[in-house]
Amino acid sequence: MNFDTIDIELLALLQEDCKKTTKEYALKLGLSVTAVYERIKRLEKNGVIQKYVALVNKKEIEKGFTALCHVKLTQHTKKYVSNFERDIIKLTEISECLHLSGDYDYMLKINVKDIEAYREFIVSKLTAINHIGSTQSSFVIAEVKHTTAISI
Amino acid sequence: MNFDTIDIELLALLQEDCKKTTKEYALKLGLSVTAVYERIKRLEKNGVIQKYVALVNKKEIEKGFTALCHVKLTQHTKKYVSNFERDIIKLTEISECLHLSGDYDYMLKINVKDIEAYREFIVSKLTAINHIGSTQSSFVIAEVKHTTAISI
DNA sequence: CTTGAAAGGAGATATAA
DNA sequence: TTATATCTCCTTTCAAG
Repeated sequence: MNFDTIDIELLALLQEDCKKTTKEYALKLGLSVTAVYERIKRLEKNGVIQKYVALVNKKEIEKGFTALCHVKLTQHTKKYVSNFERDIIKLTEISECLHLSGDYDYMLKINVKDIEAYREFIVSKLTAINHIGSTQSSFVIAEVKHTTAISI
Repeated sequence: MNFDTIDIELLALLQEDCKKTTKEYALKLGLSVTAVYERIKRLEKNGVIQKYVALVNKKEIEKGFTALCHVKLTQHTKKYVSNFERDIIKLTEISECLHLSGDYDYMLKINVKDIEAYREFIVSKLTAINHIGSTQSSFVIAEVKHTTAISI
């Protein structure tokens, strides 16, 4: 799909706040309501906009402690890899699992209440998964920048 | 703020799709429209819900290549740290910058078109920032799991 | 692309139970 | 606390320029 500068501006607005009225977007973009409406529908239809979600403040729901955990597998056969990935997806504490190039196989992002909860997670949930060779954790001291918006 | 099980269900629904009508949430939760409406407003007012955003498909906007980059600073004086963070925030390719415990000072997540664009970013933008001691990049081979929803 | 119109629906508040 | 009613505004579609 091709984007003109208005599409790009519109995507930036929607990534910042998707609950404004079409009228408000139209005003900011200098277009009519209908035009903006059609553009949004087009972006949705083409899969450029995947979904609309509420973002929740982690601290308010007692998930203010974030850790990154690098994981190496013992083997890299297809079976081991897919079993590991299947199990990881089920763990609700994990918001992100990236398969990486380089020294480590996977990087997990884990959201829990505090460091005790993290220890409990590692001991009773993560290391219960088969074929994990080693893990190495880092703790997030500060989120300097964290945005779901991707600028074109 | 305290949550009952309905709040928790509601937050899960809103984190999955925030564009449904209050009526639909009410139906799923077995409550009246007014009750759900009041709960949502309460969650917003208390800062539990931070914002509502559109999530964009990275591949569709030519930002399908994701890299993680560990950064060490040469020094850790307050001035160096805050200058570094100020500069990082300005770079639109960076969607995330975490200050970490452990071997590395920072982890950056970078979204660009492809590996050539990544090289260009590193050479001309990232290393242009002062007081960076070393960087080490890993490339994302697959996003096994990636969710903005945090389950309570 | 724009404007205007029209139907139906949802948001928001007030009121009753 | 819930449910109901009401009014206003928004969404969505259409037609015509």
